[in-house]
Amino acid sequence: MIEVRILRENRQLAVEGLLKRGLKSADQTIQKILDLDDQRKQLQTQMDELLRRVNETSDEIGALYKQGRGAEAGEAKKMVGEWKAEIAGFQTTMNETQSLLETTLLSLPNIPHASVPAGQNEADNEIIEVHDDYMVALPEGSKPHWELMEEYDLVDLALGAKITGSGFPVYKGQGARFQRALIQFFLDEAVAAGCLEIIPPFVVNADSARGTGQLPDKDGQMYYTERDDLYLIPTSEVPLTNMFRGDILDAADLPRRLTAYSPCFRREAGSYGADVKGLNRLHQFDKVEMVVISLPENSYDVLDWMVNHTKTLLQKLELPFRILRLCGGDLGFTSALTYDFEVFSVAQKRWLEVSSVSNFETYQSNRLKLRYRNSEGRTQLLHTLNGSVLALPRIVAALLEINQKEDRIDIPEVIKPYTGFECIEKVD
RNA sequence: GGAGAGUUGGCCGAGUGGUCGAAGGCGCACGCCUGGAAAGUGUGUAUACCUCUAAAGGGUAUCGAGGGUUCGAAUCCCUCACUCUCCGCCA
Repeated sequence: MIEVRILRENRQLAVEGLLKRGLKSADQTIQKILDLDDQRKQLQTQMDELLRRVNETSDEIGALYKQGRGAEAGEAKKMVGEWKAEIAGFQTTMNETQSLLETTLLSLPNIPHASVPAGQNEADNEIIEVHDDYMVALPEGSKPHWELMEEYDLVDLALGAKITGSGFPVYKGQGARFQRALIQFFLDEAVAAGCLEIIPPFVVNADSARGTGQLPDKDGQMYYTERDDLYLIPTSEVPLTNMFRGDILDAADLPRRLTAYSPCFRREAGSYGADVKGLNRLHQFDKVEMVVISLPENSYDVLDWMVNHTKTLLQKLELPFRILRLCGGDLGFTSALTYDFEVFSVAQKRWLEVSSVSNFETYQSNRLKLRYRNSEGRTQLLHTLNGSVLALPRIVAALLEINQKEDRIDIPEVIKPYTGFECIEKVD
């Protein structure tokens, strides 16, 4: 949720920024928001005045009774009654105005950062770095990861479909161990970089889902347990960021850097065919996430730091990858600036997104009411950032494909201490 | 799942209809005292919104959340959430 203050003070910049998302009606929407906000203020003033009179008169009534002047008190009561009816009217209008204001604000996505290129979709994303040091051309007869998974009995999608449904894989044997090793490696790297490791709840309440912006706009994409009114997390960003909901942090304690592994649950029914084959797209997948709460003035340095961290991970895994700066049209609703990391799937011959690193500026913290006290002693909204470090399935897919040999699949050097085996071999 | 007890400011804790945004204590900040510190002592110490503004000030709301009774609610009533204790169940 954008701060009204920003819209008021930097209206032109906001309109220009939102235009990069292809949002042409932004100026009208902003006008509506400012009008509603003005209306809200006016109502507040009038209502407060009435409430003041009620409070004052109530005190007087008490005093009159003590003095035994019941008749006068009765008169005063009548007046209060009238005011109260008036207040009730104001209250109704106020509530309507407030909720309309909020709905309108929620309909507005975050204002893109100055560096975000205009554009409609992923084709317009800006490729800012390509790391092809580890790019290889696979020999004839090489296989895509879904064939390798089956051949080496690492991941069983059919079995998952039997137990749960499609998109819920079963990892087995060396496949399970490999997955766990990668998770462990990613967590260790994040902790070494200064993050506090967290194991959060994997199910959250509606307040949390709202806090990070999954509600109301991504309602249909989350699994929901009606009986208890809880949501399965689509990413650990949700519980991690909501740890700070409503908090006023001490500037000296910032930045707060957190990391967590969690399974992620997503209902999203995507496209069909090769796009969703194998591990490309799943309803349940594993991810290690990083969340940072930062002072506003430092948040873009933090973003660079996070990008650098992710870059290092991919280099250590010896994968070919590239970094994209998302264009306005592809940018997530709540993000001001997002870098996507894509690894190259050498067998599928296409890029797969494995990480998304974003700065939300105050968009999330405004809804979370996550603040700090500045040097003047005033509370001010903080910036929130998060990024995947990394999402597992596509990393696994890319690693299996690029490291396949005739009779085995090699394990990246840095992962060997975690797997305890040097390569994946066929089991009889 | 059953029974009972609770939820007050950063923390502890008083407060059963008006003078309560809330005693007292702790903590914290600043000052005095001191060569310096401790002790002592004084002052201050919530959040949001509105108004005003150079600053200060003023108003409104908030005592778990929401609703109700009342001229007036931290205090009475209802609903919900959470915490604790005991019992049950369980990894």
